[in-house]
Amino acid sequence: MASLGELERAVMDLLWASQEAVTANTMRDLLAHNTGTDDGAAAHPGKELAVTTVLTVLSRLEKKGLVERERGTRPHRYQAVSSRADHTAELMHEVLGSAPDREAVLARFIGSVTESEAATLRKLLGQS
Amino acid sequence: MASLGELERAVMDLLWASQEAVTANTMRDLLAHNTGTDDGAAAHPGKELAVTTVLTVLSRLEKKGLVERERGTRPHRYQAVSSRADHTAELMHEVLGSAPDREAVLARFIGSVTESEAATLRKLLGQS
DNA sequence: CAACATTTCTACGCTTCGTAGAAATTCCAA
DNA sequence: TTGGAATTTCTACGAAGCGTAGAAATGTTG
Repeated sequence: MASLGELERAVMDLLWASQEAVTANTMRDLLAHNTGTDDGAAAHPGKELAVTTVLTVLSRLEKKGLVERERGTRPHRYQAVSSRADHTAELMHEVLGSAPDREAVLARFIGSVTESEAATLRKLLGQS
Repeated sequence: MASLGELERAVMDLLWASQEAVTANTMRDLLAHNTGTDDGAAAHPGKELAVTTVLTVLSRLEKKGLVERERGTRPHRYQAVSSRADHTAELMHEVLGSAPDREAVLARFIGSVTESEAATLRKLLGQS
């Protein structure tokens, strides 16, 4: 149960972008001023969703374990459970984990990594 | 459009396991003798699906680009387009690709890789 | 308390997937 | 060649996930 819908992904992107926990209302506004495909030009308004829609999505994300909600404060505040990088790395491990031939997969994987990334990997694997 | 359903995955696993292209009927039989969770014990028969069911799934997999079909032979024959390792590596790249902070993701990623895999990676990244 | 804000419940339409019957097509044996 | 058998295509249905949001319940504040 890992994949996200389009709106769910947009919400997560915004949560990952803003360090602080946000309310459903704030999230609604953020979504309105974001086309997703962030081009430099003036993005069209990206229509205003109903707050209940945003709440539904946030609840679903909470159920999926991606979002954490502060129930204490009155307008509840939501934030991502883990950073985008952590989440993505986790996803990669999930994908890799389902394979019986992990090493073969890794071989193919690094076969198509940019040189700068390869360098990063070398550094990270360097000593040990 | 990358994720697979349960049956779709079972079919792909069998296609990946058998080098040769197989017919829908063969696939039906293979599915019948496979519980997925391959424990050593006598797996229960894994019910016989209708051939049309198998054909539907194979067609859907073909549409997704995961399966290739030989239309020449009369009982059409189906096979995986790419190896499981290739496919999985591709999936990993897909996951990684959607991240703006690729290097950060990679850092987290190799942070939780087994030592033997780390060794494999070092070897593969060795020269260059 | 009353009006307002916030959250929860319920629901509907769309898409995907498991599942397969019905219909169309193709092939082989007599 | 023709008719039954095998094969493929078409169509469909139910369940689940997601976008979407109204209605109802609940909490807040003046």
